[in-house]
Amino acid sequence: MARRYWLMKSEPEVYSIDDLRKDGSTGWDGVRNYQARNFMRDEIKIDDRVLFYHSNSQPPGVAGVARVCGGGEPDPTAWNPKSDYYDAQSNREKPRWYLVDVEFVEKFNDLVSLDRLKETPGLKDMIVIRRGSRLSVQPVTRAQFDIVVGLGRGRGRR
DNA sequence: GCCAACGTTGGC
DNA sequence: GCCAACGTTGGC
Repeated sequence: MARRYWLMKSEPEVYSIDDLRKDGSTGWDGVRNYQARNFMRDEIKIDDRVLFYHSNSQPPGVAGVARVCGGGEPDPTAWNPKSDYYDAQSNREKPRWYLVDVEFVEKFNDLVSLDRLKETPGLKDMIVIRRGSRLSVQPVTRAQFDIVVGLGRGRGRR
């Protein structure tokens, strides 16, 4: 199976690319959206690559790259009444929510801002730049991934 | 902090 | 199965 590419959103106030670099890897928990859940349960595989997107930040944009290092397990925070992500409807027999594990690969020299994504011709079909797009785990094409990584590393600066 | 856009819930 | 009400996301 060919490697696939994804974009995952996190609020840096909650969990940033720097937190991932410090931790090395993390379980991408707390996703409570069925479409995103389905990607993590069924589609995202070990060694896939992830654009780490900072949402609700100034400015929002892609901060770096992660690699999928574990896949498709139930999200245990759904079972923890103390967790912000607790969901009484989920249990060990019939888990409702799933996560994948991701590990740090790189932090970009330059955050690739949402504005930059929007003005880059090859990226105009990215889901994240669509107005009102709230999907926190979404597929990107290899071409889109490569362009964003190039921008983030500072190649092709204006 | 505001609010538009979106997803989910629940009454019918 | 429709759809209004509600809560959340996330850019600004």
